[in-house]
Amino acid sequence: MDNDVVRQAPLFSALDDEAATALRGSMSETRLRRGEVLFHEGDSGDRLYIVLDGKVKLGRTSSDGRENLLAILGPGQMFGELSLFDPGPRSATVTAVTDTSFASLSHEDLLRWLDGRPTVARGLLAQIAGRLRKANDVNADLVFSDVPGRVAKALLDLADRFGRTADDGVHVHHDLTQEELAQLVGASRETVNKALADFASRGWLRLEPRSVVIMEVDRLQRRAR
Amino acid sequence: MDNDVVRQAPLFSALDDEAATALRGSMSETRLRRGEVLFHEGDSGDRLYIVLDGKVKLGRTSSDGRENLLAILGPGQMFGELSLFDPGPRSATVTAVTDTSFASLSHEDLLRWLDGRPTVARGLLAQIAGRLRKANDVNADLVFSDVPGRVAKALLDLADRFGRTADDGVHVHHDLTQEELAQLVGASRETVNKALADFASRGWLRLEPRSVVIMEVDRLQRRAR
DNA sequence: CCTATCGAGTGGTCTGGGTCACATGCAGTC
DNA sequence: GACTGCATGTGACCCAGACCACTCGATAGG
Repeated sequence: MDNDVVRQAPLFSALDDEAATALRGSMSETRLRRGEVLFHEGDSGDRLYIVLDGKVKLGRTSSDGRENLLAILGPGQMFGELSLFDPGPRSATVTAVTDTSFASLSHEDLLRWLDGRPTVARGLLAQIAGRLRKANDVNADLVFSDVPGRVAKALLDLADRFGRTADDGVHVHHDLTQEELAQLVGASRETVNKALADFASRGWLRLEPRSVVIMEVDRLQRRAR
Repeated sequence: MDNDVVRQAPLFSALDDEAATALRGSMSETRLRRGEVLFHEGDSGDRLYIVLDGKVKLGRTSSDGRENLLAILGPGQMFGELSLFDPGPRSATVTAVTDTSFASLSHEDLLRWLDGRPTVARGLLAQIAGRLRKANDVNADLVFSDVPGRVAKALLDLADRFGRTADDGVHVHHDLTQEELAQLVGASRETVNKALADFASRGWLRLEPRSVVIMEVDRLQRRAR
């Protein structure tokens, strides 16, 4: 298993070598191919996962069948914590957006682990608190921003986490269809498409299949706020 | 200080008498009158608060001055955890909705406290995880539900936490103006007013100043989903 | 190579709900 | 009691964005 990526997870960044080795022992590895589902909303389960490689989407389905995405997670990010500490069924469906591999840890192992290591426990708290803060931000955006603004913000967030800067701009291979991007910002596919087309026509970015090249980051930033 | 209410907070429910007494020693008490602000979004601060009596609103202001409310909190509920674990300025403004009293604890004291008590740490985690889950639910509602639906859901939530069942229905003294209720569900005051008027005309509830009497809970529930 | 399928791109229509503009109904306070 | 604000009702108007109906490529099976 890729020890480095586990260490890179904010949660475990403070581990010394001994601890990292011990941790690796109790973790197991899983792989999924694009489109496969790790678990469904409503399933029971109490494993914590860390993305080693690839990308996943966390999604929910409303009673009438429409979907929305809570987050896109990449290497080093974890999920599944909700069912750990707020006992209950899984609150979202996790689907691989690209071929993906995970490390996972059972609730039990994690708790045993946490006991002697207050630093890690604090890290976990920080992680979840950060997520909560972000969820609150998304709420505010849904109320205050229009669709183009939310699209701009989503692109900048993806660029931050998955972007590679080149001389012609920031290349962001988000691996999402426009449909998925629309679900992420809470809008229809058509409206998102039009927003993207508008940005492209202004020369702020270039559209490529499942990726974009952002050429004018500051313009997008201004549009996002 | 009101020891019972502190104990009643989910966070500290598992404390034995010795621990509760020790805790009380490091907590201090604050009072606010309706409309007064405890702290503003952007302030620095690292105290954790627990509402002893009364109600507060957690709100944010967008760049163009409009407001939205993240939550209404009553006795036994805590806030301020975000700035504790995700270091940074306060992410919301806290305002008293009624005359309110709080117990508070400094970051330092809390951490010292947590160290020897993994149970409490786990409780804290559970608390924040629950909040995160709720924030995600709100997100989904903003995307999928219409305003009347969100109003219905908000009323049911308030009824759950502040309602008193009488023979003519559930009396909910939410203490909110319709303006505040509107900010809570992310809609305009006028639209919320019309939704309420509609519910009232159907006989589902009765409107009273700063409170409602819900007469047909199940109708509202159906409208909320 | 020929279809099916799926993603992307675009115009046209319709509506939920925001904004504006009022009216009414109250507390306080002078 | 008259005057000033704040909270609450309600209609008229308008627009962002959902929904619908297509077209056009690209990829994939047969």
